[in-house]
Amino acid sequence: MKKQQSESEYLSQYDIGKYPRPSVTADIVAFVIRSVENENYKMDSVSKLSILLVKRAVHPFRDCWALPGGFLRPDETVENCALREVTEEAGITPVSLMPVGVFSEPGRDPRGWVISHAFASIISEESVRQVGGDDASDAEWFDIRFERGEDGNSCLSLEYGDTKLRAVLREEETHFSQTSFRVLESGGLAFDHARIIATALTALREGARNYETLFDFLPERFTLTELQKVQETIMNIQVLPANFRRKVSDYVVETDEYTQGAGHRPAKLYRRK
Amino acid sequence: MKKQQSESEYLSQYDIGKYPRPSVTADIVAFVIRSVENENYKMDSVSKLSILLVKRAVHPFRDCWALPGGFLRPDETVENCALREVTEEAGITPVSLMPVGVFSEPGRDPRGWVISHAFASIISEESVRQVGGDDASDAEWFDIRFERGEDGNSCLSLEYGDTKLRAVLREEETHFSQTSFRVLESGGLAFDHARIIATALTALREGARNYETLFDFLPERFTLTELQKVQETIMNIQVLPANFRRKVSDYVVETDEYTQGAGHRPAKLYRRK
DNA sequence: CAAATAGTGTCTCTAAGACAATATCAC
DNA sequence: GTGATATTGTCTTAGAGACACTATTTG
Repeated sequence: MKKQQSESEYLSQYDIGKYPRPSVTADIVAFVIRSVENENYKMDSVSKLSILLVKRAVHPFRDCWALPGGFLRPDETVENCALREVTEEAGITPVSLMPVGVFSEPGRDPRGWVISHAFASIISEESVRQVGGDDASDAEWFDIRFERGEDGNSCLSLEYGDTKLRAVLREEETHFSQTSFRVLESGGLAFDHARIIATALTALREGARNYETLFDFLPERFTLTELQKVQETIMNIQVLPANFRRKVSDYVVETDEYTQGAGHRPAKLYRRK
Repeated sequence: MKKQQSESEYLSQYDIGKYPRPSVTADIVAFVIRSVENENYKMDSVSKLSILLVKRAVHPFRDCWALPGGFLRPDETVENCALREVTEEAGITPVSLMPVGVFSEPGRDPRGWVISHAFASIISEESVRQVGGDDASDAEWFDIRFERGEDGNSCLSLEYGDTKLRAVLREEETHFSQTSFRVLESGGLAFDHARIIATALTALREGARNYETLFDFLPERFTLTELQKVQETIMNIQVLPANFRRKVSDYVVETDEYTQGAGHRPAKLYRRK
């Protein structure tokens, strides 16, 4: 009869390499809302939702655009890995991450067995402005649009200057209201990143309904109209200011500061509750 | 100057092993609702929420109870791996899986670098009954309770016969209404499985609010009272039947069948819409 | 004052919660 | 009939959406 091993004996002989292991990555969909200045000094600016994409310099998918991301290291969590990667690529450390999903389909990466952990991060416009022109990098902010077409497919449009990417996806209902997408045309995006972006934007929109994903787009103090415009930009809807103010009042605290010099009545500044 | 490689050349020389790789597992919190028969033939039975735990036969955490799970294989997704493992352990293939989270803290597994993908699965009582006494296995269904105490900590109680496990956790708020828990006492549960169970139950309860996670506990045809009792059991609340029926009516379709021989008025059977 | 945004008041309609009342079976 | 659950109706209240109206700034 075999002698019983102690735990330390067992662990010292344990070979964790006896099972095959995948490479593990974290990929980040970093969102920002940028305002486009208006010609009329009185009128408010228009806002656009953008995400960060990186042009791949190496195979596979060389010269395609991809999400920032990288391989997990042994001393970090997947969340830490995502933060590290977005800091390296964008020069900005986001305050928070939202898990989007795990993408582990065999064959999703031509290099081999790679499973990706996708996160959405929200970055305020002011922090992007501070970093400004990191021209050495080939990371760029793409305006993003995502709409369901009349044929039941959804179209994901990404635009930066003259570069236009256009992916087509099919929404597939899964259990538990997790919306999942299948890529029909990836439109110049690397790997399954069109699918990841669509999933991340869906999660962002879901979180915008209850105001959760709005505040990180703005500085600490903001006006209610700014907050409303964030929600409208993300969800691609219009709401009446009076109703928005009433509903959001539970989530904000007013300060005693006001905006200045806007050409119209000053607005009270609020903080998140 | 170095010659440009073609993609196939690049991939053939690519060594995916140059970065360290973790072991990857899927762990499953399999929920079932079991009814305890009543002495009075007229009165409805009481229901209890249970999860499947496996007694570990090997180090580490030998003789502790753990979630069913296992290592990811190269030809499957993490969802497939979870389905395969729960089928092996419980003899039941659940109809659906709900992603709960990724647990990748360094040091969470004494054997080495292991990151776990946790899923919740919902199993109907009838399919458990069909499998019945798989006595050879050391997998058992534990009644589960999870309540916030007066000191702000939450107590997770698991009970099977005379075996009682009792873990204490602290709820830590994170961004985006993702509730996260820290384990204060793991109460005989292996690894960080107390944390995973608490997270899974929180997700199950959240899904029970909008009826998403209710139907899989029941057979295809069910009464509205049965459905109501599922919600009450999961969320640990009481609701008025009239209001429950009104709200849930959007999610169900009535059939032309009725219950029989219950000692009181028969109930119409419904299907999920 | 004109233009533009900031902010308030209120009307209507819907949905949720509470609760009363009726229906129907097995015994 | 009795005891249990099934099912319907309605009262009240809270909240969402629509919209009219007032307030305040810069040029």
